[in-house]
Amino acid sequence: MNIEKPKKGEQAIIINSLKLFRQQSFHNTSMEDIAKSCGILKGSLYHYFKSKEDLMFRVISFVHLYFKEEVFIHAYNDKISAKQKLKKLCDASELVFFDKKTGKLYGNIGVESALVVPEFNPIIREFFQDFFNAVKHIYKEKYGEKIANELAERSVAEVEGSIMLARIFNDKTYITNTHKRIIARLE
Amino acid sequence: MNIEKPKKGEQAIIINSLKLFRQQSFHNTSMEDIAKSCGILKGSLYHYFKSKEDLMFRVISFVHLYFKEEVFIHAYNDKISAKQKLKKLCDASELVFFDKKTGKLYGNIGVESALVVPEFNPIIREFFQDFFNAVKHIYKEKYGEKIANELAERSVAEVEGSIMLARIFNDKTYITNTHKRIIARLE
Amino acid sequence: MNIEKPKKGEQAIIINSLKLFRQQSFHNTSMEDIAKSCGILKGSLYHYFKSKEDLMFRVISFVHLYFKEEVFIHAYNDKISAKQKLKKLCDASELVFFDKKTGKLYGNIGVESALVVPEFNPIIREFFQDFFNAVKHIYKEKYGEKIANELAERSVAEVEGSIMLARIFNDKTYITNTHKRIIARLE
Amino acid sequence: MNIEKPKKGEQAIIINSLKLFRQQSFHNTSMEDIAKSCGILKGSLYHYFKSKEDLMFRVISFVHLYFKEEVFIHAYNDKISAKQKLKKLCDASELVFFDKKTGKLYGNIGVESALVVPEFNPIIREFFQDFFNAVKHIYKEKYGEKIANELAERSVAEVEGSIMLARIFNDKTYITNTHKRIIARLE
DNA sequence: AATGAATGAGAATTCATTCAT
DNA sequence: AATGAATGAATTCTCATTCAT
Repeated sequence: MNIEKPKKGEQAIIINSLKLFRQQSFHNTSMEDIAKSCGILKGSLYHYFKSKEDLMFRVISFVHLYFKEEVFIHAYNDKISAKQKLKKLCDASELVFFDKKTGKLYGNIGVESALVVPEFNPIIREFFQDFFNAVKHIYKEKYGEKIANELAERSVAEVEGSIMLARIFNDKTYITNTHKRIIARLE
Repeated sequence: MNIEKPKKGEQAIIINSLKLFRQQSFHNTSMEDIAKSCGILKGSLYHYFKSKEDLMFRVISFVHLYFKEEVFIHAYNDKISAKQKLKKLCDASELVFFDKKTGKLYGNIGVESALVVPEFNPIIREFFQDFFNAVKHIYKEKYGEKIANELAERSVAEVEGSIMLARIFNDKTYITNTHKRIIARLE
Repeated sequence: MNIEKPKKGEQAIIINSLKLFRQQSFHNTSMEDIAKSCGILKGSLYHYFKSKEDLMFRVISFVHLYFKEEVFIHAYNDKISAKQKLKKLCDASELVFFDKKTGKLYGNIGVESALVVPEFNPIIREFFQDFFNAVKHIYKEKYGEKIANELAERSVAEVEGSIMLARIFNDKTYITNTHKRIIARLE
Repeated sequence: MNIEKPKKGEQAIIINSLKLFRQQSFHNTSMEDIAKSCGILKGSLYHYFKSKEDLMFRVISFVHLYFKEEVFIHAYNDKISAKQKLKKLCDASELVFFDKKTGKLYGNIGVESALVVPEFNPIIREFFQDFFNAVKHIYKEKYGEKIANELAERSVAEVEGSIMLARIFNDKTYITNTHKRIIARLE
């Protein structure tokens, strides 16, 4: 799994890169763009990351870690009901894809990058594995192994599809509607 | 809507480009690659298309037209049952994303490009509108307007999400399972 | 062996590169330098050569071809004596390493590059094989197989060593003295 | 002449650099490579050497000193015969160019660098002067001034040429054969 | 002495596009 | 319609060097 917390100087670069990658995608963001947004020079980036791809790996890992600690974690909070768990998970997730300040909708850079750079496939699979496990864990409170499994798979697909549609139609209700539906499956 | 059938010389280029874009994505396919695969020179491409983006538009339009004529059309075939319609629609769709000869899984280049090149957004919206309309039309045989609407939205999201997962996990059962589920909604 | 004559547009680039590589060595000559000396832009070089290394290969091949046609060839001219052959071979060779106009001494770029870029090793071996064969062919007029072989090996080593010393001491007499000696071996 | 023994901390850097320069050449060895091989940081190198070139100077000086103390010195050992002197000199020299442990053949980094970085010319001339003097000193036991002079020049050229050929053909017999020959000149 | 972050100049390479022929 | 040479701007990456701490 190997998800380390980024060190001090790197952190700033990773966060700035994340912003740019989300706004402009991997291919449309140059190392120069990133350097500029960090207030350093292009060459200095290579002090921390050995290549643009390496940097992207760290960015995806960072997002993964964030999801583990801030989103998926709600699935394992045994003090609340299954429905509350899923609700919290969805709410936390919405915070990521919808920027309340700017009103902008962001995509799942991990997915979008993996579709275009096959090297990112393995790392994004881990993300989905964790996502799937969290959702399944919640459904298992109400359903048996098999149904929970199927519901989780279906929910993950639906959520990802709706993030895509939300981006394309610039309409976040695709996501919120989907979230409502997958929560309703616990009733 | 403005979907024209590509003319003779263009057609070959569009089809070759489609292949390459699906295998390597828009950004990883150069005009040189395309020219080579057509047996012509880079410069000659500009005889037919005024830019790489223009070419991509034509490719997406071509795919859109194909879906209209070969996939979505099944929704409007009044000689068969709703279930049969959806079944045929899904089967035809699977042919596109799964290459039986090579065993390779392809993505929806329209979507994947739109996520990365915002200019492609409007054209890909039209595609989804048609997709959504076809599915909704089928569900309306069994459900009322509102439910059909919701089911269609949900189904489109789920299908797109599962295409993504299928690509990332290189496992086409994500798609076939989803297809089974959305067909089952007619029972 | 695969030594082709360079085509029209390439030829100019190859010859200009040869000049620069000889004056400044492979590593100290940039693609920009080469482009400038050809009156074209850096990027245009890649129309003809897929990399700097590829260009260097063509340059070494060009030199190899030159040596075959203008230097080693004298060894196989059956109308003159062995001594005359070797004399002509040496004279032709001196023309390459000593630029009468500028008074400059050049090295064997093939050798110098091969010592620094291992990829050039195979091609420079071919050069030496031809050099060795030519010299041996001459010595065989006077000596038996074994002696001719040994004399050729020794002569090639001595010539190359003296080219090096000539460069380092900027004194072409190292080369001319060596040439005299290897010719004297035919007396 | 100015050949000082390197001080404590420097010594380690010089020796590590020597290894790298021999394996990868001057241009293909970065200050980072050197620092890493010494277990220190790039910046720290500048504590000892004011530039990469300066470091290379020290490396060449170090090699020069080694040759004086361990190789050329045999020429002046008056307790053994001329032939034994040359034999010892050659044997000691072979130890440098042929690494018995790894089986690798190394070049004369001084020469190879001088061919590519003219600034190293003066220092490498000193090396050759000493080499030449040692060989000449030996030949003078058997020959007069003039012949000894010529034989020494020839021998040095032949040795250097054969080191080159040995490197290019990865065959140390070029060197050993040459050594045999120059020793035989004392018979 | 040593660190490690940053510099800044420059390198090779890519690529969509243009255009005279 | 097609060629093929050339453009020019951008991009990733390298690396010797500096310097505050």
